[in-house]
Amino acid sequence: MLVGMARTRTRDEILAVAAELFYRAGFKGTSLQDIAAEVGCSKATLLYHFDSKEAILAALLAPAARELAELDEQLAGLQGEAARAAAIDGFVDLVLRYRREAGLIYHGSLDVLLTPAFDGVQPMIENLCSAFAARSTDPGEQIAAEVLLAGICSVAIDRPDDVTLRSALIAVAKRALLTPRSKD
Amino acid sequence: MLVGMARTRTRDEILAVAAELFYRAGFKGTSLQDIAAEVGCSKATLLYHFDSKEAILAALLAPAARELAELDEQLAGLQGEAARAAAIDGFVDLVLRYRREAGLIYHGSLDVLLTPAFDGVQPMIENLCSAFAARSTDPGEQIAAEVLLAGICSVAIDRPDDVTLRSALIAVAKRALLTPRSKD
DNA sequence: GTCTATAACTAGATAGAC
DNA sequence: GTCTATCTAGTTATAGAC
Repeated sequence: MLVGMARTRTRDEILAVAAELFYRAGFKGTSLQDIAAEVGCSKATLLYHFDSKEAILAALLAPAARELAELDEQLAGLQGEAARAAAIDGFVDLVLRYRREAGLIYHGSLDVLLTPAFDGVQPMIENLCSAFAARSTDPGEQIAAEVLLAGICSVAIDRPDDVTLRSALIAVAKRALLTPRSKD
Repeated sequence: MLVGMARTRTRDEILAVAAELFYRAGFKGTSLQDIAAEVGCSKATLLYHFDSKEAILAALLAPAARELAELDEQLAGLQGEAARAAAIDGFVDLVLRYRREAGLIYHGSLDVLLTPAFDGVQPMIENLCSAFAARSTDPGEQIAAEVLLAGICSVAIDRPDDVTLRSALIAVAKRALLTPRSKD
């Protein structure tokens, strides 16, 4: 088995190095030479494993995009506060599992969003935003949702402490979004 | 007067176009040719008005950095909740006045932060973060501060509605940060 | 103050040896 | 599967005419 699908260690290391460099310097700000130097191989080797520089980015983002799609599907059936609560928990988990990828989207330049691997990601983010806003059409709610969505993405990186970070992110999101209207 | 300091209209237009393109495509993702084409001049003209591409970025960010420094100084004398409240109001105002510049910092790649115009900006942001956290050393408070700081920057762009946006940003920040402990 | 032309360099990608 | 060498096109920046 695995014939024709064999994952070489080199290929995996290219992806790991590229993830780090794309995050730190941006996609356009990272050259194939930079990646090759860090991996310890030649540019030609990179292009043996991947069709192009963009293909490296696409392969890098694919798993995160796939899981985002799964979350999005789960949220599609939920309404109001149920959608919001599930979105917060699910998104924080997702971002903590794909920190560099999340950073690439929100911290990286917009060119990253134009890559083929990101076809259909923009609408998924909008759906997520809708869930964060508990399906409300109030501008204040929608702006709050965007602030939290972007803020969570930006902060999740360079913070090693997973347990504290996870609960703190969920806490601030719920404080900001779950307004105390239970007394109404 | 103004001899030797005359600001040409061309120079100003270069800055305006560069601000837009650097934000949309990133600093590394924007070439001098892109800027020249949009301005309607040659690359050489750009480099007559500015020493280098980096100098364009530096000139672009200077006013925002100067105002950030002013805000930072005002906050330096404040403690606790007073620092927090002043930081939220001041920062939202600042970001709304310098939308593209704020987007460049938080949405652009990290390389932007290494430009000479940004010497000393990182510590100012940390001070701002400290004020957002009401000088608390609690990790939860600090994480919340970072989330709001980054979220506000990310959201401020592409939203034309200033009045609604301003009050909504301040509202979500206060909801997330000013925890209802006034009853303690 | 703006231009054309070009220098000096780096980018992504290909060819072909091993 | 990895390499060196190379190609083409793009980059920043300079030189010098107007």
